Amino acid sequence: MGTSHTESFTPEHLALAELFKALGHPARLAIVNAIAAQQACVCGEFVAITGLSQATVSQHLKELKSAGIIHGSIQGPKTCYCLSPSALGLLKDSVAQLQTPSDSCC
Amino acid sequence: MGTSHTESFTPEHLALAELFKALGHPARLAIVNAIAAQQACVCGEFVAITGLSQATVSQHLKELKSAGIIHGSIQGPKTCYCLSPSALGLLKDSVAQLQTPSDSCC
DNA sequence: TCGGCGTATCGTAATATTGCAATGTAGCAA
DNA sequence: TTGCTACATTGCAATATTACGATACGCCGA
Repeated sequence: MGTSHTESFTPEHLALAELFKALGHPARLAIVNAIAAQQACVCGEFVAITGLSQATVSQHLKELKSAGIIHGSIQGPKTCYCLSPSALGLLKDSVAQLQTPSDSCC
Repeated sequence: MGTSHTESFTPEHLALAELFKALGHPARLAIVNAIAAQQACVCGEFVAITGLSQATVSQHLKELKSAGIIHGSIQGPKTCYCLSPSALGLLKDSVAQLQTPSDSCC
């Protein structure tokens, strides 16, 4: 992708963009929604929900984890994933900030 | 990217993922924040803010527009961009839905 | 200890994204 | 008309993402 240009932006924008990018894929959105709705918790269930292969789901889980949106705890042979309230709080705040305070110039 | 697999997901997840993906880049986040803060409105100002070339900024604006997050109105020689409240509302609702209703299984 | 189950990781192929220079298009002033 | 300003599009090249099969790893039960 050309040159990554990451040095031109504020750390806040970079961190926040990571969060948004992690949610910017329907499979990951489905995973996160399933966790939020308490419909699923472990990798095998996400495979059934998304219809993707286990390897792909595991990769998506890894991305969500590295973005800080979820964190997994190994419970015996399974790994249980749950949401990170702090990341969701950040997202919520930033979206709230975007709400147009008044009507803009156009 | 492998095969796109878009048929496996719900339309809501697909549409929402488009919104999140559009915000999942620091340059686009900076643009949207600048509009929200009423610091900038036209392409030339975004070029100054992001430090990217005019062509690249125009491309990012196009993506934000096609995602429905902003819409531009041509005003003489300039094009003024502003946020779409409906898209922001969608984002806000979906983020609110993700907030953990209670503590989960792990 | 040996399988088997559930996940994670590796390697690889197909495709998407990012960025910029060059060029095109549209409005306005002289 | 001519030239200028502001923006959009096109055409690459470099890089990132997505997906999957194959395989490795870790934890149990027999």
